[in-house]
Amino acid sequence: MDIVIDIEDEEPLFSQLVTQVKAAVQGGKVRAGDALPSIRQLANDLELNSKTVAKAYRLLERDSVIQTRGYRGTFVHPDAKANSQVNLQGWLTKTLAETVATLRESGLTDSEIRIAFNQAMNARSHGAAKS
Amino acid sequence: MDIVIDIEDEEPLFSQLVTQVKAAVQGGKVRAGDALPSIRQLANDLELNSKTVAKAYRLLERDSVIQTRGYRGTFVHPDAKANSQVNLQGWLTKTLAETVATLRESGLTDSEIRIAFNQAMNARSHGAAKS
DNA sequence: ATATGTACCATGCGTAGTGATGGTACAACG
DNA sequence: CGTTGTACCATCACTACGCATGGTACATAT
Repeated sequence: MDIVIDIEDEEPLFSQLVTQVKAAVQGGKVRAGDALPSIRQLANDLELNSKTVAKAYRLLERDSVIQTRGYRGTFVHPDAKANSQVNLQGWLTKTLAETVATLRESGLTDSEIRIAFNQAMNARSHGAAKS
Repeated sequence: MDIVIDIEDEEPLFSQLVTQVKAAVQGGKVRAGDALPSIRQLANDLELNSKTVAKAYRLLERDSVIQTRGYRGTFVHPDAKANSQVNLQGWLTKTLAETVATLRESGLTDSEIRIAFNQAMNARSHGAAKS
């Protein structure tokens, strides 16, 4: 895995990392079960903050591209190749684009939509804390 | 129509105006066809900026609570009473709450959702500009 | 002339979110 | 002990947006 981070790039650093790991998986450069460098190790190599790398790893694990085995390190997920192609982001974009379009068509102002969106985001009400 | 604006109130000034006009309509204090004070007039009376009043009027007209007859002034819409009860805002809130809930359930981060939302808002692509 | 709604230009202030940085600490493995 | 992932604390710069303000100008009606 040759990961190259470009600070000049407008794409956020953690995002570049995510993208490149997924690319490495899809390109067959790393395979299921392969060990990945530790967070601190990679942070050191790339001259990044460990929190930045951790953020990338967190996202990669959420997408089931990698697997963190606690104290044993991080490995490529068994279904990494398939999962790295899942376009969660694409679905996100599409969903929101449609919703926004619908709202706009009703005559609602962008301001109003933004405010309501922020309210929806700040309103705790998902499956988090419950008895 | 006795409109009272409270600068201390956390509710935005233009919003207070909108609310109170709708209340006046629903309370029967003003009726269809009644003339409303001009933007500048009202701005002067309430010691508000004319742009602030104009903003309120713009929203009220969008909701078909009032009607601007160009140079002749502003009047209460024929269906003002009914239209002032339409809860566009409520629908907005509900729609976005549902959408956000769905997205969150998929594991998406609030950050990701916010970013995608902003992209959706900044992406011009509805039925607006066309040749 | 005066007043109407509206459009454009602009500013300031406050808030909030993102990205990235840093330090410290923990439990559990080798 | 050293390392693992992770969680908590914190800071800073940058950007974007909302609200409200101000000025100027326009075509059109009375």
